[in-house]
Amino acid sequence: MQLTSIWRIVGVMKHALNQKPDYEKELRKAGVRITRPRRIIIDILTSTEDHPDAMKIFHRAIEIDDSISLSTVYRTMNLLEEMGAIHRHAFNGGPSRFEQAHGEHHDHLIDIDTGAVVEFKSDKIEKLQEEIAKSLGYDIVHHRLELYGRKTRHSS
Amino acid sequence: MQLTSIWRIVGVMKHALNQKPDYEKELRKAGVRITRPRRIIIDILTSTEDHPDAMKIFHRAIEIDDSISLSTVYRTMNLLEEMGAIHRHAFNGGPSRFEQAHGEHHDHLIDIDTGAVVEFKSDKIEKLQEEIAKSLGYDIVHHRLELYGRKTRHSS
DNA sequence: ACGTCAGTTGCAAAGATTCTCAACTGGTAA
DNA sequence: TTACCAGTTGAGAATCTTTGCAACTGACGT
Repeated sequence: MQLTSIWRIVGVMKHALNQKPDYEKELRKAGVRITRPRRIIIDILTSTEDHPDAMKIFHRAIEIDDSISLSTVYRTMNLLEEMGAIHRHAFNGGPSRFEQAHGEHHDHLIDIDTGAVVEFKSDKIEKLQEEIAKSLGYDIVHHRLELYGRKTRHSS
Repeated sequence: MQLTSIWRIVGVMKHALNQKPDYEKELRKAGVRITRPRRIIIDILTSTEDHPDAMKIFHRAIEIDDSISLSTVYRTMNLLEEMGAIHRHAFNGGPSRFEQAHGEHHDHLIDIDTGAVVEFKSDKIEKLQEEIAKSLGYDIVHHRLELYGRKTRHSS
């Protein structure tokens, strides 16, 4: 078998390579202050396996420090998203949910029936994106690719 | 010249081919009812060049029929988005803004400095997406690809 | 044309997210 | 270590978006 897979599932590796990236250093380098609320929120994000929404993160946060406000959670999520440290998902009207972007970039396939998220990565697609952007006179800073799908129904 | 371009700009054609697609027929075919509010909202979207937010659409709508409610605007935007008839853009926190998806599907390149949006389409990427989804056991219902970039700085 | 009924609507209320602003606090330089 | 100040925070108001529900209305069959 000598096939170059055009994608590979990244999600399943999540647990395996449990290498929490050092966000603090990264952020500080980018000129962002590491405050107590931010440290707590980042910790919550790096130590969870699910995709919590702002309210859930808020509740987990006030268990550690009950002075943290919901505004700060929202502000921090926006900050981290811009920094590329987390990804935001918005399913059918519901509140946005977040997940850390464990180091490597990846794209998402969202099950429109269950909201389940499969992470994958395709170097071919990334390369095509680069080409397109270049032809248009742009450098890509970051991108978002989300496939919304439904489990294939095997003709029953 | 015999190159198969992997993409083409769709946005610049916007004005040229001023062919309002027949959304009513499309929607009806998809089992969606064409009600008075929906007809009015669709008319507003197909006859504007800008990217209005829900409130702006609402105001334009009640000038035609002052019984239309804001909820209906939002509901209709969600409906049309799911149908792929419009695109939603959310710039830095502000309210979502919409634009019609002049018939053909296309992706977006967003200038992170100016907010300008270039529309493009790549059949190759679409094809790769199909393949990936299939391998994962899914059928794609719709997708979103957004490249965020910055104008290439020519070494000056 | 007419009745039927699931899909839609308007309204009000709830939920989600951003904003304003005075008080506070990391990081830096002396 | 201390003082300083731009960046950050908490609290609550403001804004944006979704929802629940009773009334309404397209689309289809007769």
